[in-house]
Amino acid sequence: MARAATTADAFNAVAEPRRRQILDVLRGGERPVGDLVVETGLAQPQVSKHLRVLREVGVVRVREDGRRRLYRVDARGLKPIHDWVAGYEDLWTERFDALDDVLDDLERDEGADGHAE
Amino acid sequence: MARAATTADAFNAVAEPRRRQILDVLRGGERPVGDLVVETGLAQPQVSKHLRVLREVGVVRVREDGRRRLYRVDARGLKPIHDWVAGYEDLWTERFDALDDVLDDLERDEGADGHAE
DNA sequence: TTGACATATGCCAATAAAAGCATGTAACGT
DNA sequence: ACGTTACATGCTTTTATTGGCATATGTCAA
Repeated sequence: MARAATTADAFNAVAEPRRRQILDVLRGGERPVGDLVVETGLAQPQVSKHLRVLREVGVVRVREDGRRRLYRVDARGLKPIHDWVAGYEDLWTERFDALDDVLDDLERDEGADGHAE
Repeated sequence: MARAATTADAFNAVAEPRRRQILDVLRGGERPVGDLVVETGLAQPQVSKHLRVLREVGVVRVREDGRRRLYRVDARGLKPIHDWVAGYEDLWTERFDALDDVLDDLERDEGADGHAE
């Protein structure tokens, strides 16, 4: 089977760098599609499609303004992600780093097995 | 072009529900692959492949223990995600909710355009 | 050394995501 | 009414990802 549908949840929606790019622009406040096209350098149809995905998972909202559509972030849609990573916060906030260093040594003998293929 | 590579960054790695599932098990501490197979109900090769992706983006570490390989979470790999969402925290932590409600009304007239297609 | 156990990899088929480009739809100006 | 602006949608092609299954690699035990 192929990958899970992009529109499934916020995790997938945000996995796309361009969508994060769009969201980062929208952090500055409500913007029409045209602005997003200019600021991201993407083609207009692609921006619209990405916005659709973001809308379907609930991380952005639209508002009609004449012939323009003003998009804005709805951070509530990002909360699932926030909550999920928050569950791992203590694993780096606390003193697990000391243990990490020890384990790094043991792991060291794996040679070129690391994370950079 | 197709989608960005899964192994590109933590965002993509974590977009896969099964990989989140694996990570959630690993939150309980170091575990050999066999345990993960049992606890996730996935096939062993798939678990190994997912672990490889997670390793390559740096969210898990391996340690050799005889013929087993003990995996554990390296939360530092999740930090980029944490930091990114944190940038949107104020958008739901503060009193933007009031504004949201107002905008919800304006948006209402879009009819069946919402995020649930 | 031979075989069982633990894990990683390779290959295949199926799926769908994303870009590109054309086109549809709706609102504004004149 | 007409053309233009603003945005969304449809279709096609390319490419990556995923599961399934077989198999390679490495380790332990007898």
